[in-house]
Amino acid sequence: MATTDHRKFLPLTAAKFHILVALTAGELHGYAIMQSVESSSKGLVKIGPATLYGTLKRLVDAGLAEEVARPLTASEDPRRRYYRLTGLGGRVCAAEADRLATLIKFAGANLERGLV
Amino acid sequence: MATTDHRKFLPLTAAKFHILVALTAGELHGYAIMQSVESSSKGLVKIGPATLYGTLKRLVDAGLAEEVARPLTASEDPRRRYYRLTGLGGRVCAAEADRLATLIKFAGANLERGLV
DNA sequence: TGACACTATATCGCGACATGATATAGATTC
DNA sequence: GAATCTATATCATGTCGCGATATAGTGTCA
Repeated sequence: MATTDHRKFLPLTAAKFHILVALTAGELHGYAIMQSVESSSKGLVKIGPATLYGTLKRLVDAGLAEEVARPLTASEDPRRRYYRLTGLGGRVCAAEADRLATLIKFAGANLERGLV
Repeated sequence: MATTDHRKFLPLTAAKFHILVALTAGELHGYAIMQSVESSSKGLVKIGPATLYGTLKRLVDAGLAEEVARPLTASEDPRRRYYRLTGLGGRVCAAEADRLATLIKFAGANLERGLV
């Protein structure tokens, strides 16, 4: 494989991971990402505009996400800019999810038999 | 309940979460935390001294971890300073693990039927 | 019709944070 | 006696998140 080693991107910051996870659902525009993060976390995590657009730019620069050229349909807000995961972005997201799953399992086993 | 709302600590930064998770295994000294993080992540995540002691201090200041007064046994390195989770620290750690588990499940379902 | 909320993107500036480098120092290994 | 390991600590730098603010069109409701 000549693919970039996705491990060097780990661990992801909370904002980066949230945005990548939101994009696993498909192509989304910025505002929809904000809503997705807020609703899928049941209001626990809110990403404001500065975090969203700043982080989104960093993800694009890093090659984890990319803007999608979209033919505008009449009904759609023309301001919208859509983004999607790149192949690398998908692999990084999956690797981070794996990494966290291992960590959670470790913590869960310890917390069960003991403190909490 | 008069307990502090643990949700306001979320989301945790990667370094904080790693250290808290390491401490779910019991009382540990700083150097052991470094080793625990490195070995439990299979070398993927390494926490250097600046990150460790800086973050540890922040965790203690926030009331999520505390230093343990330890009677020194003869065989033990007297430089060691031991830390453990506070009750609040345990709840925050569990809440963060829960939050991430939900996120991972969401991402996993999407990534399965699609890209990767 | 004027005030308010929602959609949508964008940037400034501050503070919090992670981290590489460096320092100290005793113990152990080769 | 040089290197490596154990163990803690701090400085300096740069990244990052995020509140606040701006712009602007659309919708709501009294």
